[in-house]
Amino acid sequence: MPELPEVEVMRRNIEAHVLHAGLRKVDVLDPRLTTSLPQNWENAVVNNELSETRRVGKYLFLFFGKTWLHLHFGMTGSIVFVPTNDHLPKYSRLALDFDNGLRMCFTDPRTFGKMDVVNRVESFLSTKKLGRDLLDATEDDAKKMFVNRKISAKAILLKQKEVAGIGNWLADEALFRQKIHPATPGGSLSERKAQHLLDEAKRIAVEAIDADTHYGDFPDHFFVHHRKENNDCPCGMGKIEKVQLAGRSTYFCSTCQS
DNA sequence: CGATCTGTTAGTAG
DNA sequence: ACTACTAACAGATC
Repeated sequence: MPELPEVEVMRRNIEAHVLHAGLRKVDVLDPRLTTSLPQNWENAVVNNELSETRRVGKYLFLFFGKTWLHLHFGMTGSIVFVPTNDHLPKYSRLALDFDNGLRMCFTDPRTFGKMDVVNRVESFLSTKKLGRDLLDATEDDAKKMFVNRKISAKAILLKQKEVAGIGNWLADEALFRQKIHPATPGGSLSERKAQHLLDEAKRIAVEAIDADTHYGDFPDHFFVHHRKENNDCPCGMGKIEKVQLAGRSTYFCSTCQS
């Protein structure tokens, strides 16, 4: 489910299927998705071609000539392509019909996903106060986000206002690989350690994208393969423990991570 | 049946 | 004004 790597893979998949295709028809299948949109918002996108896509953190933007369609996938949102007259996939909330015979469906069983139309991506990002995308994060970002902070390193990694795109499994993965206990207060990490941590998160994101975010295809060294309570840690010395941090289940090995 | 889940945000308290 | 924590959103899965 959608953290930065998953959203990036969806973005690439969308480009592969419908970049420069014309949008012919919009079907809103779950009206809750569009309650806060302007009246007749469809007119701003229909009969235009999808000319550009962007992703910042977990947010996806599709440009239809006049305006951007913004999608956020929540916990269970996804994009599925089917032939235009095929059955809709289960949990479809929105369907976009393109003139190349493909229908792009936004599926979302838990319905935490969101959609909006925006004129400028930059103003959307500043309203949200979203941090820089993880893949573009700098050493300076790493220094600033952890320094003088009392909250846990895990909580800081999850803050989209610091760096955008890290979710629960990616945060656990980076902390495990850098041997940092997830509850470590951000401010007690050295500048160097903070930079290594953010750099690790970036590398993980790239590796996950390269594997098309199919977890089974992730390299063996990925912590995600062991990320379950009471599993043996690959270090051979400890068991994986589970705690709640920042309201999220957090898995780690207290032997490796201190 | 009850607990859990890879996200965000309104509300609350400090 | 900012920081940090919680509940809520909803349904499949174990």
